[in-house]
Amino acid sequence: MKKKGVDIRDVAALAGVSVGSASRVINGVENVSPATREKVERAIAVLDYRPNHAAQSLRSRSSKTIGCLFTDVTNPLYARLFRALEERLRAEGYMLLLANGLNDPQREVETLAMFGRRGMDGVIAAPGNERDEQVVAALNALPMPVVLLDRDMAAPRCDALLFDHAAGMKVAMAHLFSLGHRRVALALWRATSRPVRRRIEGYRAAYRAAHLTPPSDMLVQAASATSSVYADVDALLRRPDRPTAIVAQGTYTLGSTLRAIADNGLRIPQDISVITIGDTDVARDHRPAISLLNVDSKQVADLVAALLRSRMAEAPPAGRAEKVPLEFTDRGSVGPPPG
Amino acid sequence: MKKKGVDIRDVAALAGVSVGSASRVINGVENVSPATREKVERAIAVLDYRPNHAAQSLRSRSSKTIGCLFTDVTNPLYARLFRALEERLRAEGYMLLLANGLNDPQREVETLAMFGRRGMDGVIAAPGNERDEQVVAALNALPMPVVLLDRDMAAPRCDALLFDHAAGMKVAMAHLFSLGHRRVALALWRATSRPVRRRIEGYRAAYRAAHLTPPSDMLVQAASATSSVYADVDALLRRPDRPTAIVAQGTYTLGSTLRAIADNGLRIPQDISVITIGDTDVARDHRPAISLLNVDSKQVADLVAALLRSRMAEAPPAGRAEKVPLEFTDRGSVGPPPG
DNA sequence: CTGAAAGCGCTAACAG
DNA sequence: CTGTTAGCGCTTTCAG
Repeated sequence: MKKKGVDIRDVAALAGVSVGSASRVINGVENVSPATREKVERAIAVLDYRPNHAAQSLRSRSSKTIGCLFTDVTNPLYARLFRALEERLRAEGYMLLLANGLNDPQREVETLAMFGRRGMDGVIAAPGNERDEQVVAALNALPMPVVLLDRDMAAPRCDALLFDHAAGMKVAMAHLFSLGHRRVALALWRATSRPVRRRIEGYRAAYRAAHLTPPSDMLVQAASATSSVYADVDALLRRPDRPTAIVAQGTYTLGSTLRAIADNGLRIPQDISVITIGDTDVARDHRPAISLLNVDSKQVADLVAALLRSRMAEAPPAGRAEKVPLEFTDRGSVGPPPG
Repeated sequence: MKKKGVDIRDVAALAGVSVGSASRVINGVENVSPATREKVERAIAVLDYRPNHAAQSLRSRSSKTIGCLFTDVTNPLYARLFRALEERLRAEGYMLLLANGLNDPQREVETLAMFGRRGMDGVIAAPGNERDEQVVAALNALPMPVVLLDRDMAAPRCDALLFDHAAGMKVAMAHLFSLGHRRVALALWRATSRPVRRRIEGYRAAYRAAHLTPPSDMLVQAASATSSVYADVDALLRRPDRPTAIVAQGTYTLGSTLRAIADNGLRIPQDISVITIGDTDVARDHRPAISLLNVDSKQVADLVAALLRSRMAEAPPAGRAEKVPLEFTDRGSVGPPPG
């Protein structure tokens, strides 16, 4: 009695061909006569044969799997990126291993090592800390193509997909300036990560581009991604020369900013304009909905897939960096300054 | 020159033992002398040897991988569950393959088939449609342990972890009744999925338990998870016998409910009490924060892991079903009815 | 406790 | 175009 598995030899036997031929039709190789192909396909159907993936990987040295290391899927940005990446890569026959880094370098190092051992065909990573030496080393030690997501890291063997925060910020600021705003506040969290750094750069550059001096007292930084900026924004709003517009990133920063605005009796956009960064439920659900700056996940997925694919095909060129724009979407929370 | 891989034979050779012994220490098997163990460990360190996962899987018939099929990671509930599951299972050496079902049965069937072929050690699934025959068949065809997450499906070979929506709803309703509320509205989306069905059941049962007749005109159902219930809730609030409390599920339903309440000039909780289902940003960010009913992801992860583990160890008993409670958290959006 | 040997199921040369 | 034949790198009997 047949215990469990029907294997490729059973298929070949039933089809009356060699295992080599069976393998060829399974893998859709060209050089197969229609007759052979048909016989094998019939046998596969009759036996309900499913190839053993471990054996395929071992022999072909390709796992058809991509490893994803993100800071935290609970962050809507990563959840959406994951969904887009899955969509894109499953079309090419890949499945995705997902792991959360949770800003824990040791955990990230271990995860990357497992990706290595498990023979991922590619790795997509957004580690929490860009400067951690161990993480950088783990990344450089991976033998397969790696794409870094919006991180500036000293990993020459990796390609990178960078979000163009600075340019996006300049577009948003230019829009505000053109409406007449001069005092624009920026609220984000205190971090040294690329996204935050680049946004501050873009904010300052926008002022300079408009021949204005970047204000040094309109930058508010929360202690962490889940901290409030209520007190600081509130203080800003009580000043006689309060900002007429504010750019606030993420869920918690934006939430506390909106509360401070409401508590000061200010209306959006009549009294103050608001722009947020990233497509969050809080922004979409506010009335008026908050205008925003964000990347198109599908575009990100396409670019990441392209980077991975080209590395898998050719010999590794130098670590390339591709840029993806931040797009501005007006939803009605922006208007001219009051007065 | 050594092309690429250092394999277990290199390790055995350097250690001066047989590959069998090397394998034993790598797998932490008991019967190994300390001397042998040490020699092998040293060789592993010297050669920087990492076992080839595909070969291990092929030979040992265990991939140390769990497949997760969720409707959509973009839903914070699933994102949080995934994180908790990863946390729990990585401690036992597993990695997780994640796939979104997106309410597409064909996609779900394909994903489950791939999980089968890839020899997952276990599968955790929350398909979009509980009645789809193909999906049920695909689930029953899997040879490995499967845990269904909060789904009522005719899949006798699977275990299930069910969220006790009905009991949770009864607790919340009893709380409202005890404060004096009699007219409680329920806003959710139109769906035949288990969560929605059970919530409605619990809602009605709570009324009966309080010796009251469940009102038939206080149930509002959005067309989909991302539709608004604004108009219906607004109409309800304008009635002379408007509800004094409302239970609203999820991000969009809750968001539109809160807007309708605000637009009618009602204060929470003085004029109306609000309870939500599921821990969303919109609920946490509102002032007052909205009291809620939800499952503890860590508890879910522990129970799922236990179910999987017991199935992996013993011969499959009949498909078991474990229940996990919904917990009520008061955040200040509930009070006595007005008047 | 350890070594030798037999494959796990499949693909990739290589001859024909 | 097809069959034969080696292994991929590892775990697991089975003897000793």
